Amino acid sequence: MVSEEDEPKNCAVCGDRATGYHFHALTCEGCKGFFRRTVNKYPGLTCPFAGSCEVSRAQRRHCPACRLQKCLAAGMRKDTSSLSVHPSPVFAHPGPCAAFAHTHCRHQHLHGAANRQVHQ
Amino acid sequence: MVSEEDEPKNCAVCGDRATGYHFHALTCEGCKGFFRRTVNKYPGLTCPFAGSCEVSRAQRRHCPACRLQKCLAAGMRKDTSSLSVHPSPVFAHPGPCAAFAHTHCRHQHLHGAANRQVHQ
DNA sequence: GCACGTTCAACGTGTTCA
DNA sequence: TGAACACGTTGAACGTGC
Repeated sequence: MVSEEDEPKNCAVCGDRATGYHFHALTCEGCKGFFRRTVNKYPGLTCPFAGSCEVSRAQRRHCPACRLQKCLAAGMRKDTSSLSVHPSPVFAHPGPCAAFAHTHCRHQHLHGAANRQVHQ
Repeated sequence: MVSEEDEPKNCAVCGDRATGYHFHALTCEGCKGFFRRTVNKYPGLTCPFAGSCEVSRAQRRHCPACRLQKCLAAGMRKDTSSLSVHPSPVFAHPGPCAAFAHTHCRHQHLHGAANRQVHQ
């Protein structure tokens, strides 16, 4: 039987293997990272061609504009609809604290990671 | 068909479906967990904006400060009178940064990413 | 049975490296 | 550019006490 694991696990943007829901869309790691970087840096990106470039696994690098377009078309969005842009979702202190923790912290990191099948 | 609309089963904080009374207010699971975590960890949380952020089901994650504010406004509180199970909560609330900084340790590269059984 | 605390997978974000 | 890692919050499921 064709199990459910390979069927609905395709990236909504390029068709690559999706790793989960990122920014409200089922996407791969590549499109997740691309969207995160691009949507802030180049919101007004325009396609030098017809604006209908193919966005497949192999072609996705060729036209960032159309890729971003398809990301948005797939429903990807930063969750900042009504509020102005939050620099960080939590305490708005992305700088010193994170840096400090990163440099000086040794976390035990004892995640049990038991098999717990939850439906979400 | 159950008349769900007549039942006032909405979270007093975010309007999501409430699961019962938690900390003296009718709230959802999310706000219950949020309040329990936050009221101990970051009692001095402040909103980086005007302090009047929307706290709805969709927006509740964006501003913990305003969410906590609304939790308190809804009447949520830790009842330490009869449930003083905690030996000593160790507050001192010097700010969220110190909470991380006082860990003061060294980074350790552990492969925390175990095989996670994604079942979705 | 309800309320509380705990657990942990899912997810967002920053960083690093090839 | 993208895979992997690090670290945090979130919230549903779960166990427990009253």
